[in-house]
Amino acid sequence: MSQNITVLDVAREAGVSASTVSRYLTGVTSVSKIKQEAIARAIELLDFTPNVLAQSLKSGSTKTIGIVTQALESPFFGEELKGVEQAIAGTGYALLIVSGHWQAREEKDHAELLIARRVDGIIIFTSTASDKQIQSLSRQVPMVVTGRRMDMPRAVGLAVDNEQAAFEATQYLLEQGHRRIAHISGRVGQPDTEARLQGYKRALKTAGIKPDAKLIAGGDFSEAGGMLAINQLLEARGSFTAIFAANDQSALGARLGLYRRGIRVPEDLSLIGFDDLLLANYMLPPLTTIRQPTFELGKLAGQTLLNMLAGKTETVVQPQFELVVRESVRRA
Amino acid sequence: MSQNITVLDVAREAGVSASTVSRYLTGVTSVSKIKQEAIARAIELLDFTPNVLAQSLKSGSTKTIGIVTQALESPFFGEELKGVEQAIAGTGYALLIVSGHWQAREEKDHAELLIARRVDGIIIFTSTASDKQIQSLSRQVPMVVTGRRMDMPRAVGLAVDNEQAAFEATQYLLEQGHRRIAHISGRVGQPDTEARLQGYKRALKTAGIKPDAKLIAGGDFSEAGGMLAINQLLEARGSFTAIFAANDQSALGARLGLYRRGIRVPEDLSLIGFDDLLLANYMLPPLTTIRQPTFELGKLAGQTLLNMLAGKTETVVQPQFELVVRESVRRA
DNA sequence: TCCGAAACTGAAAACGCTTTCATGAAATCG
DNA sequence: CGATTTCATGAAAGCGTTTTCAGTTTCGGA
Repeated sequence: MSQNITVLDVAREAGVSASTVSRYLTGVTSVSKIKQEAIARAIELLDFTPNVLAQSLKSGSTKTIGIVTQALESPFFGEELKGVEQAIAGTGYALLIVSGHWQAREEKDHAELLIARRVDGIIIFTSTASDKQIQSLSRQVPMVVTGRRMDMPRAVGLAVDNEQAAFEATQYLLEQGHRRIAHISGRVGQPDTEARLQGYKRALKTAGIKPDAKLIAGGDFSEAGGMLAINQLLEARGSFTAIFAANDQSALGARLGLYRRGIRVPEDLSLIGFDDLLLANYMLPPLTTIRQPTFELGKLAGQTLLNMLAGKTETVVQPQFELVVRESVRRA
Repeated sequence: MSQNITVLDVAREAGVSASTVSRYLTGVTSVSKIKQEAIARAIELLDFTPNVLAQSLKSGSTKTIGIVTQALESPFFGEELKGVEQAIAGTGYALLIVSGHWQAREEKDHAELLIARRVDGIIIFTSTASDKQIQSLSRQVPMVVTGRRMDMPRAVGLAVDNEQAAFEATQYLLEQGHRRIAHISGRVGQPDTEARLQGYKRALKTAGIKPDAKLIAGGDFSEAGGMLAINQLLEARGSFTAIFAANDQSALGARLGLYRRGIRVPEDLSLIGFDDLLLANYMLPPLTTIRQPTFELGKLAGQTLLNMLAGKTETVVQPQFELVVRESVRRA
């Protein structure tokens, strides 16, 4: 374990001053050929790496982006994370990642922790905070949030049009002749949960069908929640021929609940999800779902933040959803 | 956007010296009641947060743990990540996360990037590097790797006994009367892939069965790989009544491949996985598998590293696997 | 041959904190 | 009551960089 070697050691070894070494490193001013070589040799010899902390202290920028996710183990957020990772690849930025565990309080505390660590910007996946709170945080550091739309100088929100997407999912079921359509909703209080519920209702109303409270079960975006919702739905004894689940994970849970009761998909019941996780492809049968470009969403979030940090003010493009027809829906 | 307020501003406001403010913050020496209050008031008034960079520069410790995962979107690594997160919760440490994308080269580069950022320690999930390389890195910073076993002062490896686990998985199939058992292997070159393959073979040999190359298909721990492996297995025209997949994700892919061909599980074919991901529970039918305590593995990795950083040298306890019987295996 | 511009360089200050070091005041002790 | 600890504090040094500032050379042009 060599002690820390500094720019001063290099300078001594190369027979120049520390300033010159620094200039060599940053490349901001020209350094004579002969000294360049001496410095390069010294760096090589001493195996010197500049201390990023000192650099950051001086420059004020840590080249670090803070990420607040809600669940580190979630395949959905994982995909978003991967998108951000790709966006920042090769830029010298790194990711400091924390989880809010779907708790507004924890999300806020952890975001502030990121700020205390002087991250250059923050991305929040599906924030549980209000627009106001996000705006308030954005006074300290530029922010990007996913799962809702928003467009302010220092705080932008990126999301598909959840309401419209849910509308089209429900409408697709209606087009297939379903009239009694149940909904497994998302985590209560989240804007996207609410938007999807509204889209579902609007589609029904547009088709002249009155939404039935017995056909709406509370979920929480999790597999277990989806399974519980099936119980709730069946116990309420409202008959239905199709289910629109607020996300694929709920759909997966629901699928098991149905399997347990011997209800076949799609022969007895049609099922449609939301997100298009990788696993939607591997469900039995493969799940028809609304594709949310999750990876691209993360990538877009990363790029948008990078732009903000670079002072570029390009207009944000919002991601688009898409219906992916597989095999879990059948004509009624 | 207030300019940076420093300990000196606080000192001025409170009518004390910067040293005293620092002492108040660190609590290392006693400060008189009266000044404590004055400082507290000043901090409140100015909304002061100490600059972590300056602290780190001084102390040499960043209170940051670097994590190298192989795939940010993986449910397996996600669960491990969650474990680490829990282990460090409340300790003041934060996580700098990078991905090696299963590339030895990239893993090494990114690990060095973490070192350059002066992380206090590194955890690698399922490292693609050799023991030697890990040992070499550990000279610069304490390391914990998962997915293999290892016990050195500054580098410890944490894993279930993969060979024995695979042995028992295969043996379970044998006990159920299966004689022709196929194997979908993991990513080539990984130590755990190799260990699981060896355990599979040993179980067969112990039962007096000669391993058959036609019954071993190459996978890569992914869903797509599992599906491809099914094609490979069926095209090789070796008959078999059960499959041992190197992980649950492969099993999920295999399950879809079988579904496509109208092969029922477990009626026509038994299937056993490895890991016990959440989704194993939600497969149709729920998957019998070897449970690897993934979350605990991450947690253990976090705790072990924390111990190393604190200079405690407790003997490492290795995690244990367990057979979880669900519904994907039937007597032959 | 002289002059201003350009190229190159070192000393020193600054980033914001912690930690000796030194010192005066207060508390303890025989 | 005088001598010794202990307590509380400020000044200053230091963590490892980058960035003025202030030259010194070097060079092209007149």
